[in-house]
Amino acid sequence: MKDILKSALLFQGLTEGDLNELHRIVVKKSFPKGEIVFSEGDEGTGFYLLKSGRVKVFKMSPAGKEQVLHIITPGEPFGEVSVFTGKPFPAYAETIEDSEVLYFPRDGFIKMIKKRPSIAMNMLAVLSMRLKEFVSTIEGLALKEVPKRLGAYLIYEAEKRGENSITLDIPKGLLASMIGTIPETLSRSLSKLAKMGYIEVDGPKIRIKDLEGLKEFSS
Amino acid sequence: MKDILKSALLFQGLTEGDLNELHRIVVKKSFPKGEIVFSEGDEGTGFYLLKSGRVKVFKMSPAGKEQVLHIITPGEPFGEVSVFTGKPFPAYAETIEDSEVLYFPRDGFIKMIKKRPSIAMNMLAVLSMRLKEFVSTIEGLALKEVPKRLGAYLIYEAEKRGENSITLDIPKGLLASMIGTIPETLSRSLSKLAKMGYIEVDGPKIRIKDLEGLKEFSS
DNA sequence: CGGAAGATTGATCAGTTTCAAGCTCCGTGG
DNA sequence: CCACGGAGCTTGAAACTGATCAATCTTCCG
Repeated sequence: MKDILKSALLFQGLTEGDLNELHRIVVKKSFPKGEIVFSEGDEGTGFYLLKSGRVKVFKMSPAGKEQVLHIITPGEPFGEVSVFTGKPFPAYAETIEDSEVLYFPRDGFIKMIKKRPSIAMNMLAVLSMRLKEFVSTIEGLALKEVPKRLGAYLIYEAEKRGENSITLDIPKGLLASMIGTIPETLSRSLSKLAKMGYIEVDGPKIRIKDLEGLKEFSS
Repeated sequence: MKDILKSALLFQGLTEGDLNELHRIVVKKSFPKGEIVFSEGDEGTGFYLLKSGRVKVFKMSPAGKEQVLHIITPGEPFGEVSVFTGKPFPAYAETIEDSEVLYFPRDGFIKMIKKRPSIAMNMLAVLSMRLKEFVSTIEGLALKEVPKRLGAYLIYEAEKRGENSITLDIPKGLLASMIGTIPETLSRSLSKLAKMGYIEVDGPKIRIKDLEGLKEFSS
């Protein structure tokens, strides 16, 4: 279990001894796929770090439509905002695979920060990156149509993986809710990008045929 | 000038000596109304704290439509994200009134944080609140129509001011871009809320006639 | 092999933007 | 002091984008 602490961005720069200390305040929990980790409005008495599996953090409309804010991958923290605002969780978190999470109770964690301020610096970096992502999300939702948002997402994923071919590791319905739309519209948008010659779609495999063109289109 | 440091959330809990030290690393700048403080893509070598006036932080689409992310009021920091990600500013900042800002160069500020970790804790609180706001913004854009977003905004403002009557201190066009729409649609939405009996509009003065009803409608 | 969940396609509809015109308010200059 | 002009705001009609509803197709496990 200490490997995940050691490899997490949040705890870079800590000594072996610090990690042991952290290890002592942590509670490990396991969730099967499809389980709620916390709900919007729940009191936030600590935060989580994903050890294995995957977790979606999302908002839900009264009508039941979901907007995914973030897909958490191993090593990433989630639910941290409540620790620092003292307010309830502002969104839902649900596993989309069998997952193991580490729970950090607020008090122990705050004490640890006081002792090792570099954790605070790391946390500031994590929150800042998240803010930057949210800014992109807001920009997309407010200023761009679905095909452009989809294009931007594909470019982002392709560059992250360093390939021009993406194999979706999430259902398309989830991708739809990540870019703020519904499966039908996503399907149509994929066809549209394909018809325009930017991509090639084969089930969950998407190949970018014209990266420059797609960038131009999605900007 | 020290009063603004003393009253800023970010620097709560510091001693007089600490504030003096901060004071030494700060550069004061003045901007007339309508001036760009920084642009998207600019290298972020530090961040700003608003001393007086008001600043809008926004994204712009290629077509020129703006999405306001935040209206900064005195005492609030802006442009902090770049300090912790090391990346360029992800948005524009422009004064909407004659303004005075304090500029904190990154290096000096980082040194100060190391010396007084409570600044880091305060900064974490600030960023967390901002994340929470962004989550609401994303939720609104993705999940709600304009009249509901407008309703939610009005409720938020009314509760912040502790009154059921709001006098807009920004042009309606700016409000439109804050809730992710354009002036025409905002105008129609105000009429709609008025016709439904939730509010009463008289120029820049908006009175909430039925708070409960509006809350219900906007949820 | 059968069935359920996910994905696609078509037709329709609602909400929002766009384009265009008119209105109101207010500061400026004659 | 009043008329002018411009910015901001409002209103109407048309065009567009995306959501909804419904049907069909595919996939892939049990």
